Amino acid sequence: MLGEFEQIVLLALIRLADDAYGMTVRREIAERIGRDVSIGAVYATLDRLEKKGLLKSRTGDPTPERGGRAKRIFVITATGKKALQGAQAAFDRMREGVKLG
Amino acid sequence: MLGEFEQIVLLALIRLADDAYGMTVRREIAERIGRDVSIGAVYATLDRLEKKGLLKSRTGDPTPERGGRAKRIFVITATGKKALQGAQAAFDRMREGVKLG
DNA sequence: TCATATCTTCTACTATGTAGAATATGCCAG
DNA sequence: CTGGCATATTCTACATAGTAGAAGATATGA
Repeated sequence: MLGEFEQIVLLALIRLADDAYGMTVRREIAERIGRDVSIGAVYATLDRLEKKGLLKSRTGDPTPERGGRAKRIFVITATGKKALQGAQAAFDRMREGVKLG
Repeated sequence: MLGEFEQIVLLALIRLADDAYGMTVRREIAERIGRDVSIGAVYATLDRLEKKGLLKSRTGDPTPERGGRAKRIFVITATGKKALQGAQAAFDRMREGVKLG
């Protein structure tokens, strides 16, 4: 089972495509849904998802033009997409026909 | 922030209307999304949500016709609905335009 | 070579989610 | 009127997910 934040992180990876790494994932979540999550939370989740095989990571460009440490780029795997699909389908079934407000 | 399971439980309450208590909440989740959760997990979540004011509970009918212990009936509060709405809106914004499969 | 910017790791902790045994309570058969 | 059965909730103990922010790594450019 995927937790809520795990789903959000996976969605961020898809959104960001090639440019998904710790800092951008965090920024994307903040901008999209106004949830200011700590950078530690992002990496913890990312690591967990990688351990489960739902995403994979590689070290980015070894000679970047900007300053600072090398990025660690994250990409969702096929398994990850399937898990995301499953979780959302379940959720949608639960929401079906429920009216709020 | 509402966790995923918390949202599922709140949705179950809305679905079940007057007939929402521990056992039916559990059954509803199992039937809807095939997630066989333990009864302890259901009550733990229910208690937590009540503490946060997102639902309230009362002891059901003191003279029930069937056998067994009295039910504890759960109803979502206005605050609970608002929280649910918020969580789902955030989620939808994150999902916006993302295609899986 | 050091101040600065960018990014990841680490440490410690709180909250959520999970399981199943224990307990409470009412009906009904005998 | 009591023991067996069915229905429900509570309790105990633990695993996983989520959180925060300090510390560490590494590249640029003055």
